[in-house]
Amino acid sequence: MAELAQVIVDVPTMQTDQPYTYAIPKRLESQIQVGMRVIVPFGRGKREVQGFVVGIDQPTEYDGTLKSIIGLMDLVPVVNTELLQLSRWMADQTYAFWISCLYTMLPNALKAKSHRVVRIVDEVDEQTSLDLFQGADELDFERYQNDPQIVSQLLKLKRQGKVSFEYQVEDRARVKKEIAIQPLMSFEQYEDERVGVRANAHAQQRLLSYLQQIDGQKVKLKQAEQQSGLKAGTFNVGEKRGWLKKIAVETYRTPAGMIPDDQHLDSPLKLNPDQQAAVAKIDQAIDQAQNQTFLLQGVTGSGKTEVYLQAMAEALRQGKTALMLVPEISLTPQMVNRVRRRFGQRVAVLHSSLSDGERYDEWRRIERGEAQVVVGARSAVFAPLENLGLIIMDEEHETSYKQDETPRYHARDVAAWRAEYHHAPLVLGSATPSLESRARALAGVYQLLRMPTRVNQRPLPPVEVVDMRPEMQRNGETNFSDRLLNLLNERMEKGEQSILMLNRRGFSSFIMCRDCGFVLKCPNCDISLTLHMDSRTMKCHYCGHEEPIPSICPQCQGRHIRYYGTGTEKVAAELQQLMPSARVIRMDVDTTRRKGMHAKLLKEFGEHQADILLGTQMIAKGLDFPNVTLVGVLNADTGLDLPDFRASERTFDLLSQVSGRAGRADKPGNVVIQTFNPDNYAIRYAQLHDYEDFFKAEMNIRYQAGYPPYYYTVRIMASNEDERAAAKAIYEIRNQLSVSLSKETVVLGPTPRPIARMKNRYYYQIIVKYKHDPKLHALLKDIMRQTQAKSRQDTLVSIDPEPQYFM
DNA sequence: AGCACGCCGACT
DNA sequence: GTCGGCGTGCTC
Repeated sequence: MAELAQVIVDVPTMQTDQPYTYAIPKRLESQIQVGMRVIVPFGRGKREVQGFVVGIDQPTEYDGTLKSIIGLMDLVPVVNTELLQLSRWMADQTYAFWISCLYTMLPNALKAKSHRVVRIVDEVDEQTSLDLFQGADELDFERYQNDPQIVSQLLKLKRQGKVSFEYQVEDRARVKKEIAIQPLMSFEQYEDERVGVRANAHAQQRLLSYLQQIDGQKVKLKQAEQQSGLKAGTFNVGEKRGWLKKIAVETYRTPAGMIPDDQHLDSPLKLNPDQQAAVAKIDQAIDQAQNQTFLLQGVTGSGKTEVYLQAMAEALRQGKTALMLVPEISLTPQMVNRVRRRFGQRVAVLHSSLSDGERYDEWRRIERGEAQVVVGARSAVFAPLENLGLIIMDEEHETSYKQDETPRYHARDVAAWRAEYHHAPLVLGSATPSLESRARALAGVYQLLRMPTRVNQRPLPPVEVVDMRPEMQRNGETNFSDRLLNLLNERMEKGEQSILMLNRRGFSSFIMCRDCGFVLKCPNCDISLTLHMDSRTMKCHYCGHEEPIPSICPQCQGRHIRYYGTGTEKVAAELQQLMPSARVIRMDVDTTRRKGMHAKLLKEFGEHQADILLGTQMIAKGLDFPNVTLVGVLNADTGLDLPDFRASERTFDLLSQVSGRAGRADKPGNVVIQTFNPDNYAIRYAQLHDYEDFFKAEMNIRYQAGYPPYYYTVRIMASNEDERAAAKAIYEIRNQLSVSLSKETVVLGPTPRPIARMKNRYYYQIIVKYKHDPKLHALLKDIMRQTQAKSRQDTLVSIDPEPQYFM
């Protein structure tokens, strides 16, 4: 019988990041299972914490006295074998604590909320009793913990042994209950009951009929009222007469959005030959349970979603489940409803906008096997689906798949891990794949599936690149070229709509000459310098190079060198001035902060309540408005010159995505890209819709400079309120690295981060580039362990494998 | 994280 | 002399 349990406790520190062994009390012996949450005593005081059982009766080295598990939080494990293994792997890969990984995989509702309660255990004098405890014998410590006076008083009482601090771990996972009716009699008994009811008591007669009809099944009260057309009062009478009883049943908080019933589902669309070929390949892998990764490279409008849907249908036909990941930004009602209309009740959706309760309910539906299709953003990759037959990752190049706080996992890697575990295919879909993925396809690691034509046979819209330098000289400071204005007015007259995108990436962090488009670059790194207002210098944070801010353009000697960046508000004002009659909807983080605003604004635009949709990147992806025939990018440059080796890739991707937004339906479209760098290759290739040549050019640059996919990268960061302490810590780490790394490995830095001080902490970083360095992983884990010991001295160290941004 | 232990300054 | 400050180490 089970006697010992290995538990990971909810204390996220390096020193406690290991299983602790507890005795299993007799009463829990038969219930306890690996993957359950438990409450355990931890530490010298009366502290109680939540933990996860990660093993039972495993041998331990520990030979001290064991404490006992206090109680179980779950009746069934919340983490199955697969996810438990996954969490361990993830902790190892991302240098995060095991406990943090476990929690990221689960809905927030399963996080424990611990309460500290102060209880009187001995007589205290009346004064204190009244002042502090208001006559009660316990108080909630949490309420007073910010009041140092009260805290010190309580501490004093504690030393005197008059009060004790106790813990209560509280489960936040609340199951929503609803009232249902339960018939208590048989058909015949109800028939007999009719005798005792007056003939003109129509409602009661009808209730009897209804009870007979539902044939002993319990029905939610609300539903019963609806179906029978009877009032709540009638059911109360029925309860009194002993015909039925009211019971509480578990229910789900149904998230907003209609779920079609299974009779009214969409049928699959007819596929073109490219789609057919793709579906056939994926289906085959599903059927044969092959862990093959496909890269589905299809231009915008080539019908990738339909391929996903039909492949998922195949997984379901095989009795398996399917997981579809999309970036948060394209998890729109349009998209969600399309999946719901295909698979109906079998779909669970995991948004970030769900409340904790809603999310928990969707999670439970998946966990219980009631949903076999899951659609969701990054964290949905942990959906507790069993028997996975297929994983899809749409827009696989999106950087939002990488979590930028600990655990810094990339959903693509997690998806790959799970696909391997389940012997299932993984489909990575994109119009503009990440270089990493495309390179793997080239190497044959991934199987490439191409869909080069659009479903509606329309060619991609013509893209005009407008050079803003002469525009500025002609019209002064403006965000609108003459060409773009003309086209905007033309659409207005025709009653067609336009989308304008303002690229806000890297707002104001670099400077550019407005006469010639020159951007100051680092002489050593071929990456643009970042403006540091605090030191009034231009810095390269790859190599640390530093120089003064120029006032005259080094290239054309012009004097119009300035910070670059504009806000949507300013642009909207200018637009209103230039086109007074245009109705403009502005969409950015400010106007969409409130819940539901995002959808509301898009709906308004879809209903043609506005002529122009002006927004930031958030409007670039996944939207499909048939009446939009003009797309304008106001400033394609921003972002291009960020001190980031992925800057070109992102710009190319953004411009390609935006270009796909115009003229999707029966009307041809136009795309206008305004730029100060009309000759830049990312802009050029985006204009030509030429991914292949962009890929070649970019790969060449990455090869020359030694960046991914030719090298792997890790970023190590140290921060401290004291700048010198942060610098000292990072130099120590650098020294440690340089001793034992392989010769091919390159260490960049240490340098201060471009934003050297954030929240009053100074940040320093190192970038390690390597191809193959067997010792690195262990070394980094070691660094984590050592630096964590120093965290008392306020130096925080973080390690980010394959960072998406170097900023 | 949070708690106990333990070693130093300023109070009854 | 002790009360109480926070630096250190440990938690099955």
